[in-house]
Formats: sequence, C-alpha cells, structure tokens
Amino acid sequence: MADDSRVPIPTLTRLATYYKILGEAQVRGVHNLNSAQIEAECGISAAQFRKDLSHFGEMGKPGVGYEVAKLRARIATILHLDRTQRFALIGAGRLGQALAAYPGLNDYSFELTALFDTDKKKIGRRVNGIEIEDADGIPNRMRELNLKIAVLTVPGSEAQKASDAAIKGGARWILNFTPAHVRVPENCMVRDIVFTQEFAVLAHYIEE
Amino acid sequence: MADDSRVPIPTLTRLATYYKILGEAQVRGVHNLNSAQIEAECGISAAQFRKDLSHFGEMGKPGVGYEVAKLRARIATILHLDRTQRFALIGAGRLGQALAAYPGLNDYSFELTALFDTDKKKIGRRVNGIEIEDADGIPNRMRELNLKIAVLTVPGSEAQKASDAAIKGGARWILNFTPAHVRVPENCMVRDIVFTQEFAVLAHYIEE
DNA sequence: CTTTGTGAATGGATTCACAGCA
DNA sequence: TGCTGTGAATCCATTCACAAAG
Repeated sequence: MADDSRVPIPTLTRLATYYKILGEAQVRGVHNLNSAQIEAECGISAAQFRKDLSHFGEMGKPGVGYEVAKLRARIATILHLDRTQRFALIGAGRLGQALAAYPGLNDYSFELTALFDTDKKKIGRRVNGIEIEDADGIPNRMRELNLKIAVLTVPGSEAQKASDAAIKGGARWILNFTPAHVRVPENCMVRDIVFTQEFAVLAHYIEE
Repeated sequence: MADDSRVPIPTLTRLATYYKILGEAQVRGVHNLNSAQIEAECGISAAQFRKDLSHFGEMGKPGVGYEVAKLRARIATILHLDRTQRFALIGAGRLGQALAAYPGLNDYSFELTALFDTDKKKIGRRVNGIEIEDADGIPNRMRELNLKIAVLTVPGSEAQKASDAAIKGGARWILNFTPAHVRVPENCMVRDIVFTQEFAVLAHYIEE
C-alpha cells in the first residue's frame, strides 16, 4: 500500500467516476463488481482502477472482486463526500443558474447555500429556492454563513473581483468556471474548470 | 522543431489559453509579449509556454519576444479556429441553454446551428435565435445541415441515445457534457467534459 | 481457476539550464 | 545583455505482467 497523503489529481478525478458508477450499481441491486466490469462500465482500464485503489490499501478479494457498498463508502471518505459541503455561488447568469439547479452536485454532497449577483434586477429573485443577494454583501454574508467554498460563474472580467470578495469573506477553496486566471493568497486553493478550451481542443482534430 | 502531426492534448489546451490572452493583448494595443509576460498573465510557466510553441517551429525573436498578432494567427491555424465550426446542441435544459448563449464559444469560432430536445413543450421555442427542434429528427436534420459536431447536454441517462442519433446523422466529433460514458464507433471522437468530478476533487482537499 | 495488488517497465509531460541568436 | 529554442534531466502517470490470495 502506498501513502494516502498525496493522491494524484487524475486518481481523484477517476475516484469520483467510480463513486458514481458504484452508486448506480447499488441502485440496480448489484453487490459485487470486479475491475473488468468497472472498465466495461466507464472505460477506465481495469489495471488503472486497481492502481488507483492501491493508494488506499486493500479493498478487494482476489478471485471475487469488490463489495460495492463498502468500496463506495471508502471512496466517500477519501473524497470527503461523507459530509455536506456548503458553498456560495457567485454569478447568477445562465451558467450560474444551470449549476444552481444541477442535480449532480447533490450526488457529491454539495449544497448551494448562498447566491450572489451584481445585477440589481436579479436581486431578490429565487433560483432553486435560494434568493439572489447583492454581490456587495459577499464578504459579510459568507462570514455570517461560515462559507469556505466559492464557485465563480461570473464573466471572466469580473472573476478576480468576485474571488477577492469571497476571500475577504473567508473563502479558502474556489472553483473557477470563468476563463480568467485568478490570483489568490497562499492558503487558498483554486481549481479551474476550463470547458471553453475543450471546444478549441476538439477543433484541432476536426478535418475538412 | 518537433513534429506538428501529434500535439499533446495538454499543449492544445494551453494553446487555447494563449489564444485568448493574445486576443486580449491585441485589444489593449499590445504588439509584443515575451514568455515571462505570458506567465504573469495566465499562470502557465514561461518554460512551458516556449516548449509548447516549439512543436510548431520558431515563432519568437531572442531578446525581444513574440509578435502578438502573428502568434495569435499561427495558433488559430493550428487549432483550426480560422474556420467556423458549426455544431448541433442536444439537450435544451438549463445547461444547454447556458451553452447556447455562451459568448466564449464564438471566440473559438463555434457556431450553434441546430438545437434539439425531447420535451414537446420546449419544441418551437427559441434560444438565442435558434429554434428548438424535436430530438426525433436529429439524424435527418443533422445530415440535411451537414453537421459533423454534436454537443451533449442531456441527462446522463439519455447520453448514449443522443450520441447514437447524432452519429446516425453523420456526426464524427462529440463533446459530452454529461457524466455518462458514451460508446462510439472507431471513426468518431468523443471528448468528455467532467465538471461535476471537479467538485469531488475539490472536496478531497477541504479540511475541517 | 479467477482476480487482486503491486513492483518493474514504459511512455509522457514538465522543468532545468544553457548554447546561440538578436 | 535579454530572451528564445531545445536537449537533458526530472518528475509523474499508465500499462504490463506476475506472484500471491481466495
């Protein structure tokens, strides 16, 4: 067994996929799966799957496979999906509203707790039961609600400002859905989600 | 200079970032940039930037840097951003509508050309000037419009069906925004955009 | 006999460091 | 001198292949 303390990011990403698949298997009433079946389910190779799990000690039975419920619970612990992650969403445009209502986030125990926008016309309206609040209040409100996670769905030009406000309110983890590069202090972590770039990558492969 | 024919995907992703930054520099009237300034702008290291470009031959002047307009045009050619990429969007839910209206796609020359949904109540409505059509018509319509690119924003449970219909209509490149694994024939390329996983990855790093 | 867990081998990608050009 | 372009070195990730476990 390897060291649990520094798991490669590609492994973490795949763990999230296994977690989802195991949940679906549970719903179907499947109690055991082996690595070959996981590969058939999600396209990640059996060897890769076993290697990923090897970071965390033995979890399967040779000749048999993996107990679905047990493995899923173990992954939940590793990814911290066994506790609710309350977050603020900054930017209630189309993308922000889509995220606010996205069911997949609940699967990973993320809970939208506050929603901000600068547009006065939007303030007071509700999305998925959460009221849109004035972005001017971000630092105070985030501190009041003890929110440490901010998700940015503002235009790229506003990303740094939104991030600064969130950090002023005590944020330490930021998911950046904008194409802009955001600068944060040492004790703060940013993860960029770069879906627009994926269009450009695809374009490179398009012929004729 | 290395071979142009097989560029690593991480390099392609970063090229899209450089392309965006160079566009912004152009707007600001900046004519030259060096690799250190690129690093300051987007956080990608100067060495990485130069290595990325080295796949395509010499583009800068020692002691000076890079000519913004020229480099940007060169990247556009590499990524095929110098031609319009017409695409079909399948799934007019919140995420689909957000994408349909997302300005960033125009920056990469992507043009929404058809929009499909299974929900009879949505059919006929317009999003960003494009009428929502019945998903039953996907194969015929895509062939009629000669669309080779499909973007999937349906629920995961519908992803395979949507992909099959698009391929029946002649699609060869698919961007999959669903969390589901999609199987396609050999001559077809899929790129998965896995933003929900990013929440789980972030959660792993969240303390207390 | 089947399938795991993991060292060893391979294959990439990033970083270093410097020769060479402007 | 300042900055590029690139081999060499390093670091990381994936795949292979097999001994050990049930």
